[in-house]
Amino acid sequence: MSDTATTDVTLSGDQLKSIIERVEQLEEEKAERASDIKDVYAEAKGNGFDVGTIKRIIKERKADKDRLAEEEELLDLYKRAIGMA
Amino acid sequence: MSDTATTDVTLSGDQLKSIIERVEQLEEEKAERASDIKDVYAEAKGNGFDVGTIKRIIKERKADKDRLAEEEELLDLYKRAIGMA
Amino acid sequence: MSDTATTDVTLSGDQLKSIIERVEQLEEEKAERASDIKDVYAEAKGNGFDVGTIKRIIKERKADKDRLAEEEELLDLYKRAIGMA
Amino acid sequence: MSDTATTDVTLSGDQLKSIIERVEQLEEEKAERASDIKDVYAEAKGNGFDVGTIKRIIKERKADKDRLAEEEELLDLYKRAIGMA
DNA sequence: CTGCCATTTTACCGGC
DNA sequence: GCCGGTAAAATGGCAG
Repeated sequence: MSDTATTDVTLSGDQLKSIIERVEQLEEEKAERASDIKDVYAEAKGNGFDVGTIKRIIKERKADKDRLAEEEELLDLYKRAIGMA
Repeated sequence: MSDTATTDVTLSGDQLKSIIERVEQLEEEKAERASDIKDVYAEAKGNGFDVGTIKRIIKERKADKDRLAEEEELLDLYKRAIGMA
Repeated sequence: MSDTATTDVTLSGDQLKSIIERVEQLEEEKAERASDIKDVYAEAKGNGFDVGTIKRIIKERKADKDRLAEEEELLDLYKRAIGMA
Repeated sequence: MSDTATTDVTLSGDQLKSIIERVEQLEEEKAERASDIKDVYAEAKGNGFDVGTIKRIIKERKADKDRLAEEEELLDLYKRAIGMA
């Protein structure tokens, strides 16, 4: 029993380590992207653009994209419902 | 006057388009990472780990790392201040 | 000298106490208003209103009309520049 | 159909107007308090106080108060749990 | 005007 | 699956 328990713990430790490292790696990459975005905005500002306005545009474009995706999904649902898959 | 304005807008338009596309690309990559992180946590949970605890560990590790980085920075500052650059 | 110092400290202490109490009182009142606002929104939601939309309306109303018009104009300009008309 | 729709919209319009006006009124009062706080700090600064330090004190006092309230709440919970209501 | 801090908004996670 | 609260991120305002 103690063997099994020890083995389990060891395996779990490896798994846990893997989980933590993968998450940390991904968070780092995520943070890099956030930093890059900041840089782009800084450059935009340096070129005389109004960053607030650009952010509003991007937000609107995202909303449009989301809305379209949603409509596509609904369309697919309808198609499948009438055997148009 | 209208010529100048039009030209400005066109040039700005290219730049603006570039800015927007770069940001959108980066935000997409950022969102992918966030999604991947979610997946890792879901897998961890599926393997019987407590996600809340893992998050706490990662947060602490990050805090430690940040603190160390801060101390390093301060040390460098002091070194430079006394010509130990 | 110690008398003078002591007196000064005492006076400052009274002043300081007054400052702190006034700020704390004001912050409490401020927090009450924030809480009341939350309540109104909760009621609105309970009556089927979309809180996000109401917030957008209030934000627009709050914005200085001239400045809002200016921003709209700039937004349109940017949109036209990238063909998002 | 159009009658019903119109009536619904009218009623909702009244409700919506009420919601918006109440929120706007509360936000105005909230902003007044914020402004008053700024004034107190300005006065404090004019009297030679260090505003940053005062803010730290107030923040700590608030943290203490919150902690105590939390403990009180927990105590009440325990009391109720054993019929000491 | 830049960095910092408060507020607001948004995303996440557990409960029903 | 929605809804409530909670934690992270984005935004805005302010002092220095």
